[in-house]
Amino acid sequence: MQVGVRSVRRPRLYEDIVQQFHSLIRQGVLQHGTRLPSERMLAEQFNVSRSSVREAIRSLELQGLVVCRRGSGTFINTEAIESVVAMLANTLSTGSETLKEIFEVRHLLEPQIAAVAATRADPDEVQRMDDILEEQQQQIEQGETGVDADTAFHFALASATHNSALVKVVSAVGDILRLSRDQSLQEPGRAKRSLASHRQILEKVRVGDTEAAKEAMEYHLTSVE
Amino acid sequence: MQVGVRSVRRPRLYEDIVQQFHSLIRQGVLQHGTRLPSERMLAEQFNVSRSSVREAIRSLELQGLVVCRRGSGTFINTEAIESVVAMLANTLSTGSETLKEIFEVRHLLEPQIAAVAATRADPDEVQRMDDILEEQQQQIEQGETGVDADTAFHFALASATHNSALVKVVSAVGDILRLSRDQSLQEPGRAKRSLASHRQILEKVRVGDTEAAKEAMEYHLTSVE
DNA sequence: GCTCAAAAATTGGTCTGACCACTTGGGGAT
DNA sequence: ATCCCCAAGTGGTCAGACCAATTTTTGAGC
Repeated sequence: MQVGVRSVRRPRLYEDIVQQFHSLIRQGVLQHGTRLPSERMLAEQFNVSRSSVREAIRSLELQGLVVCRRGSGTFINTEAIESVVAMLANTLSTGSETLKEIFEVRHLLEPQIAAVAATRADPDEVQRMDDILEEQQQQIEQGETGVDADTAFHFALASATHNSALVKVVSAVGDILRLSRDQSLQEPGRAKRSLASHRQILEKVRVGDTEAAKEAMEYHLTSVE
Repeated sequence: MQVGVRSVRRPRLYEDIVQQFHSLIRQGVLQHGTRLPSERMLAEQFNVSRSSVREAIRSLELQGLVVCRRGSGTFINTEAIESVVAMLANTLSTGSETLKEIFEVRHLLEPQIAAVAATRADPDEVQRMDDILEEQQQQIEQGETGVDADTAFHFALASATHNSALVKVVSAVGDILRLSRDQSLQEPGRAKRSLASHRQILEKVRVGDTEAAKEAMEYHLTSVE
């Protein structure tokens, strides 16, 4: 809890620049795909050295808000879920968390998510999940584990809550579990059973039965655990 | 879902350096508080320019693994929960999430956490929460909002699950809500009601009643919302 | 006019060396 | 022994250069 003396702090140029970009992105001035001026231009505009601009861009890149392409330019990337997830996953896995712990987080969250999704999912989203399960079935019939479709299903379900913060947390947790999920699905019968319980969950979501959706997800998680 | 062509990717010097530090930290070679060699030294050792070393350090700092002090040095910081939280909070709040969305995450998670805590909290942790609530009472009697004790209680409850991944997620979410929590607690009567429902939660945790703990937390969140 | 390959311009990535602001620690004056 | 001051060392910033990848322009050949 540190009785922090955070009075004066450290004022660093690049942090200020990062803040300005944050604002511009939030205001929608900088939209997805927009190309930033070159580092040399930015240095001139902000009246700082190119080094400081680069540190700011590095920071934005680590946060997934921009992507850099050598020889091409730096581009705004607000569809940053991937990188946010990668970063969270990185910091989580740097710690001492066991897979068991992370799975527990999922076990606490996802049934609730299924319940919320059951109340909010619109027909398009249900259709999307239908497609995903169809794909999962095809993958399984071809002898694959269908892990991608498996991941996609949980992601789509989180999206159906219409809560982007929720999507991010779920993505981060799910990303860490991807490897173990693949292993788990390789055991004979597992992949099919996973698909079956996915179908159950989706049916409950389709008819808007929150309690049943929650229970179906709990059963699903327990059975693949 | 991007059909990413992540084949060749971009090989950047600083990323390699970051990876090396990650390994050293994970292996325990670099422990909390250790001072790194100066940037000039590191540049020589890694046989790269100081710029690249700085970008690596910037990356580590953003991940909360080191702290930089001008004139003093750069230090390993594995007790990085604070900074991990700060970073997650930053990336979450950069997005379009409304407070409402983030509160919803909390609403889904914390009752479950209370339930788990009820099964796992040991006497020391219960005592710790007792102390926190005592402090909250004193703060309220002195006319303060007691927001710090409020935050500390939820943090301690998450800790009592003995699941560090859970603690991190809760911390991140709670950190974002700190401001709004302070406002909320300033309304007359709110602070006292919050304390009262905290006491209820703790009592259920103390006796190990999972269902009642969950319901008490749900009631608490609804009442302060 | 059109195609397409070579060349030029542009951009991010890296390097070098310099100066500034701040912290630390030791040596000299008291 | 105490205190003060300054020199050395550190991170923060700057300027200018070259490299490597990419894009754009150019121009030769058809």
